[in-house]
Amino acid sequence: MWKETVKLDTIYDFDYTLKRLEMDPLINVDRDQRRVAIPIKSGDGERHKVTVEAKGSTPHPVFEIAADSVDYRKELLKKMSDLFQWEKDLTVVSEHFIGTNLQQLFYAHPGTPIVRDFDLYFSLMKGIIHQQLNMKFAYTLSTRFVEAYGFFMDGVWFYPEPEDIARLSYDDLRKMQFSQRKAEYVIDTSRKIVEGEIDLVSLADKPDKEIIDTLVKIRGIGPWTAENWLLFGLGRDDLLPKADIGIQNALKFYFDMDRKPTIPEITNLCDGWTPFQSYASLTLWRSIES
DNA sequence: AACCAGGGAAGAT
DNA sequence: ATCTTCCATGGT
Repeated sequence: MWKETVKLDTIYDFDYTLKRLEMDPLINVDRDQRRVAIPIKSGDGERHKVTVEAKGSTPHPVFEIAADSVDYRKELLKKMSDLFQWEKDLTVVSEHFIGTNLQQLFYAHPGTPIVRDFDLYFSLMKGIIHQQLNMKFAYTLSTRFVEAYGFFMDGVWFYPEPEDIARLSYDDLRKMQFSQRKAEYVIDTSRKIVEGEIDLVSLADKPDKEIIDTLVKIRGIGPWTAENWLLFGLGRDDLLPKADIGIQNALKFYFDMDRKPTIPEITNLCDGWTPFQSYASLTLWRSIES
């Protein structure tokens, strides 16, 4: 068992982060203790549970990270830093939006970080499974999927492996109320990953546009899912999913419109948000969460 | 009971 | 290339 303390130089709203992570019933969050337990695989394939607990007060928390095996200390610390994006300076992000039409939004919700999904495959499957579904039912499906084919260890759920999903029949997923289409998308994409036709790890090094062009060719992955993977899977800074219903509703509310904005209207509204559009997206989503 | 949901494919211009 | 229509399933 080891522990390490990390102190940030940036504002960082960890309590909101916990609230967001808590939306996923499979993530082990304790909001009172201000702690989350993360399932993570090291490079050699070993599974670990890493806990992250906030000690200092928001907006400048101090984190205490802990896990069992000392051998993996350095690797797991780096993974946590990558997932939670502790090296990104959110003060710079907030300052970028001063003078833009989102100034008030960022005043209202400062220090909203990008927190990456814990695993690249998880992130892509979650995107497909959640397409066009309300959040509640989306997480119901995700939960059934993970509880059936994932791995539970020491209080945390590890996401299913693509190899395990590639073996399934469409009916296996239909039984848990996946639509036929969604079952095909999830299983076929997993098979392509297993066969090496898609390599998420090597894709992760490419520029945004190239990744989108590659992913969109896969049946079941459209622009929304590709952008979602860039934002939550890779933690890229400059994504604004204009077709996302949540973004549209948030813009409608924030700009006091009587209807949702069209995509060309959003293109006008987002002038000046680059290179931090992802933070605009996250903060917009956040603004309409209860 | 109709409309919505953190879309996408397939078909029609 | 861009626009419609259909798909599927639960939530409000």
